Formats: sequence, C-alpha cells, structure tokens
Amino acid sequence: MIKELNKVYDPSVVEERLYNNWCEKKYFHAEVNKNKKPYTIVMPPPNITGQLHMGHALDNTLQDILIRWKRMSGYNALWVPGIDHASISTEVKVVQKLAEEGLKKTDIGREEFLKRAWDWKEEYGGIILNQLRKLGSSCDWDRVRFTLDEGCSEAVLETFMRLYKKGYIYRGEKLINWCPKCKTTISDAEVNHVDKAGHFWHINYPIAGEEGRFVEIATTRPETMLGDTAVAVHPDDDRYKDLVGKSVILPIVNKEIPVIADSYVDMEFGTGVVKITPAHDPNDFEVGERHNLPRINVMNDDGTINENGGKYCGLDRYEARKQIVEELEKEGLLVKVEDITHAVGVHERCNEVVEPLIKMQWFVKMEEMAKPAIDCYKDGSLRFIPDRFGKVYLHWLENIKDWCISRQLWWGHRIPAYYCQDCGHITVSKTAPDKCEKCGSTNLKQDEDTLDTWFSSALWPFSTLGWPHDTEELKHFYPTSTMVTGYDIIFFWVIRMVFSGIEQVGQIPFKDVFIHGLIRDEQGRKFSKSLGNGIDPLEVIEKYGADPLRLMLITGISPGNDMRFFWDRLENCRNFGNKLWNASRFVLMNLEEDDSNDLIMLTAADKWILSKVNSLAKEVQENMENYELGLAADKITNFLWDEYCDWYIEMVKPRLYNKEDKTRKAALWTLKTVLINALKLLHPYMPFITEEIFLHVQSEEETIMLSKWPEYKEEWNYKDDEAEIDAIKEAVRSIRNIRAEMNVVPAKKAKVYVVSSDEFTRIRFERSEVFFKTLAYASELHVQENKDGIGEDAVSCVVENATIYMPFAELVDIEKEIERLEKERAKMIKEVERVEKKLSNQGFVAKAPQNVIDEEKAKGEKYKALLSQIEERLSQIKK
RNA sequence: GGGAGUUUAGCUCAGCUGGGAGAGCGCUUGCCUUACAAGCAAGAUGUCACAGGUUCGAGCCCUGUAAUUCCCACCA
Repeated sequence: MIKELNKVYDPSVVEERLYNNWCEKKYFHAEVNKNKKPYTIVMPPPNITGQLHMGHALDNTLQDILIRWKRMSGYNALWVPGIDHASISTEVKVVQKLAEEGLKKTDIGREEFLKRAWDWKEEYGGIILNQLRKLGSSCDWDRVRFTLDEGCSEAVLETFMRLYKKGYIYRGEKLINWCPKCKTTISDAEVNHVDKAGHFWHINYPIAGEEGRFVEIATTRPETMLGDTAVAVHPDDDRYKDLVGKSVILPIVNKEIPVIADSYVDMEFGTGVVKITPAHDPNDFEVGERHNLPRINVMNDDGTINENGGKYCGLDRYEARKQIVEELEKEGLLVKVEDITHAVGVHERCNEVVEPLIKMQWFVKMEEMAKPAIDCYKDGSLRFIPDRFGKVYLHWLENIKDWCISRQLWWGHRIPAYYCQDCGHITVSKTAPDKCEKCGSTNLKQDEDTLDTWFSSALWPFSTLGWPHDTEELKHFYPTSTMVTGYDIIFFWVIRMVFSGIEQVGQIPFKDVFIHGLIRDEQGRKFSKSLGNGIDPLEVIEKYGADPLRLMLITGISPGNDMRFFWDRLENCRNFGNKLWNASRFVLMNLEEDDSNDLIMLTAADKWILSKVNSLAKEVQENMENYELGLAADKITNFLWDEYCDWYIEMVKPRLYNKEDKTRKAALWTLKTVLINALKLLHPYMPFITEEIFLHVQSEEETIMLSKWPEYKEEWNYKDDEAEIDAIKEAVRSIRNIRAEMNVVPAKKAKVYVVSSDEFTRIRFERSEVFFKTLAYASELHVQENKDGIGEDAVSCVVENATIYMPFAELVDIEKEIERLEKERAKMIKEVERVEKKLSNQGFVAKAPQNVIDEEKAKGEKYKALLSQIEERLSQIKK
C-alpha cells in the first residue's frame, strides 16, 4: 500500500512505534544456531549509578552499527546488554543517601546496608538500559546481565578459587593506596596525579655523637617523619661517605636511626640525603625491604596520626604537619621552606589525597598471566583499532604490578576466604565451609572485604555467556568478535578481560578492540558535572530524534580521537534525514500500485545511478570491515544527497511527468531500487527513518533490519560502457551549465509564451510564470533578437521538442558573462597544460602505473573538449 | 623522565596502501521551483606548522625543529 507521508519527518512518534515493534517481534534476539556464523558483542556494562551521557551514546551507537550491519549480512548477531554494580561508586551513593537520613553505614550494619544497595539497584539499575532503547540499540533484551547476579557471582567465585589454588591469588602485607575518606584501598589505576601547590621543608637531622653536625633533608610531607626508620645517601656520594653506618637523631621523636647507602637516592636532587619512611612511601618501602628496616605506621585509617605519633596522636594529618613544622622551627632545625608545585595522588572518585599505607590485602600475581596477554597481541590474534593503542596495552602489561583486589567495602563480591578462629588457617571455598579444613574447628569467620569491581568486569565477556558452565552459548558465541570501548579504560578493563579470558576459558575474549575517544563540548572541554556543560542525549533525542544524534556522533570523527559536540552539525544531520524523507515522498508519489513492470528499458541515467549505488555498496563494505564507520556514513549520505537527490531525481523528472514516455517504468524501477539499496546501507546508522521509509516503499519484506545487505553486483557495473556513462555525465554537466546560465537571464516573473504541444510544459508555465526549473530540462538555449510578434529581445530554449520564448528576458550583463567565461577558459587552459606537462614528463610515463597514466590521458581529452565548448559559447555570445 | 596524539579554508574537523586539496557551519549572489526554504543554483577562501630528505610525483613516507593535548612513571 502506498500511503501519503507527512511533509516533515517527525521522529518522536515514529521512533517509539518502530522500536516497540522490533522488540515485540524479537528481532534483536539471537539463539544458538550452528548453521550461521556468530558475531558477538558484549556491551560494556554501564554503572547503576549513572544516567545516559554522550559517552554511552557514542559507545552504543558504534556497537549498534556493527551489530545491525552484521545481522543484515547474515550473521547470527548477538549483542549482550548488562549493567555493573560499580562497587565503590554505588557504595558512595548509598552512603550519601544514608547521610541524608543522618545515618552511617556502621549504624545499620552490613546486612541492612546491602539491602539498601539492592534497593538502589532495583531503582536505578534499569534506567540507563531503558535510555539505551531510545538510542535504538538493538541488543538482546532477553539476555540482560548484572555483575552481581547469580551467574556472574558464580563466575567470580570460580575464578577466585582457581587462581587461589594455582597460587596466583595471595594475601600479603604491602604498601597500598589508601583513601582516608572512603576508607578503602584503591588500585594504582584509580589514583590520579594532580599538580598542587605545596612546600618543600628542609630539615636538619642532628648526627648522633657529633655535636653541631647535621644532615639536611627535604620533604613535602613532614608528618611522615614520625615513621622514619633511616636516612639514606647514595653509595657513591663522597659528601656523605663517612656518615654511612653512623646514626642520626630523628628530631621530635628523639630516636637514633641509621644512615644507610642505597642507589635509589639521586645525588643531584635536593641535598642528596633522603629520609626513609617505609610505611608511608612506595620507594621507601622498597628501600626498607632491602635494608630490613622496621616499618612504623603512624597513621589511622581516617588520616589521623595514631599512637606511634606520640603527642601528635589523634591529630589530622594536615594539622599534625602544621604543628610539627612549628616545633621544628622552634628547635631551630627548620632550615628553609621552599614553595613548589608537586604531583599529589588523589582518589579519582572523591579527589581525596590518598595515603600510602601498609595493609594486609589480597593480591593477584600478574607476571605469569601477563605473558600470554602480551603474546596474543604480538602474534596478531588480538587487534586494536587504531593500532597505536596496542602499544599502550603492551607497555602496561610489560610493566605490570600485582593487582590489589581487596576493598574495604560492603557492596560487591565478598571474598570467599574463611579464617579459622582457632588455628588461623584460611579456607577458600565457593560456599561457606562447615569447618576448618585443617583443624576441623567450626569457629570460622569470613573475610570482611569485597573484591575490586573490575574483578567481575574482567570476566564479563564469558560470565555473560554462562561460564563457568560449558553452555551452548559459550561454545557458539565465544570468543566474542569486537569489544567497543573508550581509551580511558584500557588499563582498568581491556587488559584484565584479556588475561582472564585466556586463563579461565583458554581463549582470548575478543578479536578486535575498537577504541573510541571522548566527547567534549564545543570549547573542547570534557563534559563534567562541576562545569555544568553536560548535554543530555535524551534531550537531544527528544528534540531531533535518535537518528540525527547517531549520525552526528559517527561522522567527521576518526577512530580513537576525541570529538566535539556541535549543535550545527546535529542540525545538518537532522536536515539530511528530512531530505531523505522528502526524496522518498517524491518516489512514493510517483510509484504506482500496479508494479507490473512489462519492459524495463534502462537509460544511461539509470545505469549511471545504479552503478553509483553499486560501487557505493562496495566501498561501504570495505570501510566498515576496516572500522571506518564515519567514512562509510559520509559516503552514504553524500550519495543520497548529492547524487541521488540533486542529480538523479532531477534528471528523471521529465520522464516521470510524461506518461507516454517509454522509459518511464525504468525510471520508476530505478528510483525505487536505488533508494532501497541506499536505505539498507544507511540503516545501521539511522535505523528508524530507514525502517519507516522502507516499510512504505516496498511491501515484500517485513523489516529492513532483517533484509539482505546490499552486495556488489557485477551486472550493475556499467563501467565497461565507459562511453555511455561519460555521455550521461556530460548530460548532467550540461544541465548544470544551463542552470548556470540562468544567472545570465535574470528576468523575474517573465511572461512566458509556450509554443509547444507538450501538455506538461504548457501547464507548468501557465501555473507559474517562472521558468527556472523548466530550463533545467532544456537541451538548447538561444538568445535571439527581435523574434517576430513576441517582443524586443527574447530568449528561447528548447524543452522536450518544444521551443519556449521568454520575451521579457534579457542578457543584462554580457560583459560580465564574457568575463566569467574567459576566467573559466583560462582555468581550463591551465588544466590542459598541467596534464600535458605531466604526460610529457618521461619519469612519469616510465614509472607511474598504467591506470594512472590512462586516467590522466582521459582527463586531458575531457579538458580539451570542455575548453572548446567554452570557446564556442564565447564566440556565440560575442556575436 | 618515558610514550602517544594533534598542527589542513574564518570556525570545527575528514582525507583509506603516495597520483589533480575536501565536508559541515559561516560568508557572497540569485531563487517559494507541485519531494524538500530543515530547500535549490552559482561563487570566494588554503605556503596542508616549519626545515631538510626519499621519489617522476609528498597533506600522506623518513630525519629534525616548534607549538599544543593526553597517557604512564614520578625526586624525597
């Protein structure tokens, strides 16, 4: 049925209707099907704390484009959606919410707290996934997963067990990053370094037994001196050679600590003497291990000084710093204070300055697992797009440190370790054990800590497919095909998925990692809450529709680079949608219900556009296979707007309006065929509008989503017939030239007399006194003088066998036109010369490939022809 | 300190393995034209950061320089 379409495309109604229909018909659902090749994407799970932001919109648009394209290409395409419990982020939110009630989490206890967290999950967990629907994401909603659901939790326990048994998970006392505000450990990757203004305090440490002799040390954190257990100099430093082995008196604490020699000390920096605080600095910790120094922890979990700090006990770390400096000054030991800016580590979630502390924590040994992860990139089985991110990946893996996985949080996967209260043995078990496996005591206590949120994320590509069970899904869909994510979480996530997949399942979790950049605002700033510059994708969708947003996000960007959000580009994309909509309206208005095409006689114009859409299909396929999605989208939109709308539709109009035309059917068939093919190519990018038009234009298939992806057809390649294609291109050009000459005939509202038997032309002119468009169909244009009985000077053009006289038109400015043509001529002469010069270059003829030379020759011929045309016209006008 | 990116039209950016410099927006001129004014036609605008090199030929490859952004590691 051909239905009338509205003049303006209204996405708000269409999008919701289509999306609901797709869901109802289960088009997004993929079952295990051994007859089809699988294509799998597992969605990076958004946090349950979040709202949809532009980053999600880009991330999911990319995935949806890939999935829709593969689905249409006949793959068994599965896109698994899911959400992440996001342990620390969510816990912070829940704690905040409790604070509003005047409660702390310790007030309500672990069980009640977890209940609240689950309530939070119920309330917010689905929001972002629902927002993804508005984007048009075609993920399999029957397979939504959550990192804390039963299956994922089992995967986490299984992994923990296996790694523990293998000795890859161990418990140890190490220096970790501690956030005094969140009161938990955080991994190195969660620490941001920011430059802050600070001071460099130079302090004299008296040398024991040598009255009046000091060594000067400098520090940015004087309060840590409470935990100093040595002073170090470089072994080759002649200035201090005699001091090594002696002792200094630690001021304030009044304790003797040794002077040691260690090559870690940089002789050039500062005074060349370093205070060593093994419990509060990572480098000092290592020095301490080498020299067997005691570790004195002087800080509590909340950042206050503990009982080891003597009289400073109980003070906040910054207050203690202040008072210590004051006391040093009083004692005359403070040499000077320098103002400096230095990098301070802060917790990325709360921006609190982190403290390195020694804690008993759980770690994953990384060295062995990193090796196959390095190899799989080096041997090419894991690919990064763009490749430069592979280097980042490698560099990180080659310098990897053990991963601290325990967090002092409640929301997350609780560590499955049970401590025997009698013998101290640790039992690690997937389920709570009845008794200690060593002494049989039933007095067991589970570890209080939970696992780093990335521990479960690392298993995501296979835990979502049913691992650790050997499911059909796992066999069919694993390894997944492509991982689409931003460059900012390569360290956190991509690396951990790779080694986990190899270690647990025995295969890399995905073949391609498709990396995209960040989206910034019009000034190039990151979107952030504090700047208040966020743009809500949902508002954009409401105003413009999802299609334009998707197109805007994908075009004009190159993979891996950041992009900016521009409203005018969005508008352009919206306008493109409208253009497409109206072109389709035009096609529909002309299509007849009885489609019985008796004899299709394709004209050169039809062949031209067919071969164009044909080569478009080929190029788009190539681009998409190389993940050049933006390039492909550019080509499709350019084809539709510039070739199909601006050229082909205009060319075909005379044939459509003349019902007697023998090639009319061919024009209609071509209009429709080319449109459908282009719609299919565009569908992954703009799913809604393409579906809506598709359903109107054809009646055989029930959705474009499952229609056949256009492949390159040899029979549409009319390029063998170069001459004919060239001829039609010339025709197109001549139309454009005639249009150009319109400017020479600027008669407004001229009364036009039609001397023609052609009904269409007559009607046209009687209804509108403007002849602009008709000129487009003219094959000749003449300037005549004193045409009998019509007027003074007249312009005539030949249209479809009719001659039209326009008596009140005049060539206003012949001088100007001559000027223009001469300019054109000069340009053309230059072009001809360029080609001739190139062709006379012997090096070029000898070394350039034959096809390049042939092309150049053809160009030369064309330019010469054009030149003679211009000259002919010039001489005509001059006459 | 190590690594990576960027530098192309007034603005924001494309430009795939080297073969006549592109898009959108903006600007100029003319147009309501039975698909579309969210439109159409015509037009102007570039030392492709700089300096060398390779090549018959360089925006693209190589070397160096400058500016800028990001990541990693950080010196107490």
